[in-house]
Amino acid sequence: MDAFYASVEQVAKPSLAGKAVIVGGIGARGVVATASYEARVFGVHSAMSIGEARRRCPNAAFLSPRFSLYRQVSDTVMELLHRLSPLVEPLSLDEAFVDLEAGPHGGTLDTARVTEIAIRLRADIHAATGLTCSVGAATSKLLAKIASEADKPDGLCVVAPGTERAMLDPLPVRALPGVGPATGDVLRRAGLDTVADLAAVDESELVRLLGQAHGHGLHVLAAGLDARPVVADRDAKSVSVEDTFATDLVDRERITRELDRLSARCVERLRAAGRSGRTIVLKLRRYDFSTLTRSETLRGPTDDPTVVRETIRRLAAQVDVTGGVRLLGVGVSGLADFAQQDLFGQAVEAAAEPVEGIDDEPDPQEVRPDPVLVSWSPGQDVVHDEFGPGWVQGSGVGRVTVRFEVPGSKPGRVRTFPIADPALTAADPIPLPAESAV
DNA sequence: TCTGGGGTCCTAGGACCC
DNA sequence: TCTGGGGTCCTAGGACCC
Repeated sequence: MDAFYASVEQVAKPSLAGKAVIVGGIGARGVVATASYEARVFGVHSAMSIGEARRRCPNAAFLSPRFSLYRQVSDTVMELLHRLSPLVEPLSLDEAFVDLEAGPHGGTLDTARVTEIAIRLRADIHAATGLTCSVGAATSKLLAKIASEADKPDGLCVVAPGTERAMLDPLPVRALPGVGPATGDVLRRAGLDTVADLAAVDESELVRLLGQAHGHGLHVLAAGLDARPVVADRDAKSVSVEDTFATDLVDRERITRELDRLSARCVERLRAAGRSGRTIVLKLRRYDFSTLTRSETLRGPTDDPTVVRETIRRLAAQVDVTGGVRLLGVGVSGLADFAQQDLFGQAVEAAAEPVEGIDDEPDPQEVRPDPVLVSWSPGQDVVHDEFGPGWVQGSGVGRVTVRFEVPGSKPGRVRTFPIADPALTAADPIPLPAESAV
């Protein structure tokens, strides 16, 4: 999907169509998750700090992400992909591989047929969501992925069999998945700039530069020999949650309290997935951005909130937090299916049971992390008793500004209210309008 | 207004076992 | 009494991806 989060917001909020939209963490330490193409013109891109994005594009709409809505839209798109093949491998909410050979069009695929299928798919996705996407089709995952990026946004690129080398050769090494900043530097220093350069060098040379696995993997990819299968329904191998705090935490008690909350959230997610895990991981980032993890592997898998919380407390007691802590995280890995560990009946019961320590949290005001002390976040859905549904455009100095529009409506009007106006309440996202039944 | 959050995979050293 | 050769598991860190 093209600029997925930002594009969803543009469709959901009619006044933002064609405008610069930046979705990300709107706190002191936020970064850009997605910038619309209108904002990218100003040099705004993913992972940039929100402060820098504001300097570059001050007139953009800055919005907090609404993941529940993105998940809904993602489900709609993935459902359309499943009509093409049972073998769909999602990489994230907005990207997936589809093995067309395994689907109903399997036996009949030539370049023309694949092009037709891709055109239909793009039209169906647009009709169902109002969004554009970029499709790449080829004889391997590597080439399909590269093709999907070749023509962005709103692109379609089908790599005819036999033309793979011509497509790959001129690309910079950084275009290959798995070649990031560090690997890119190593290769550049070795005089290897393009995929053709990589393909021309001995495998032993790449292994010497990058280690066994990476060296071998890149040698194979650069040669265009990618036989990796599309794998559907991969089980998650870990579950984790983390928070970056608006200001560094210095107080041990506060750190413990936040870790208790994170432990409870992590277990909640673990249980919702019907899983349990053996290894409990504490993550901590200090004031100077140095990051460490401490882990402990239990005798058997657990999804017990008390066990996770006490393990995390034990691990935290061993680390020096002098100078302050900007991020805390809690993770569980070494996952097992809960049902394999316990009787089926117990698993069902446990999944339905609310996680201990959530319901009886004291004073919700007090346990909130400071990033959300603002009661209204930009982009948030609200309903006003008199003016109906809308979204928060901004809030500050005791006031909140709301634009009253919904998906499919005309661009709406703006009104400002006192921040605690009782007529104004938070609401759930309204689904995107489907143009027609698909 | 320096640097999010959720993941995956790999490496390397030490413990431990046969 | 001067030192094997596997193998697996655990821990910590780092690169990378979206």
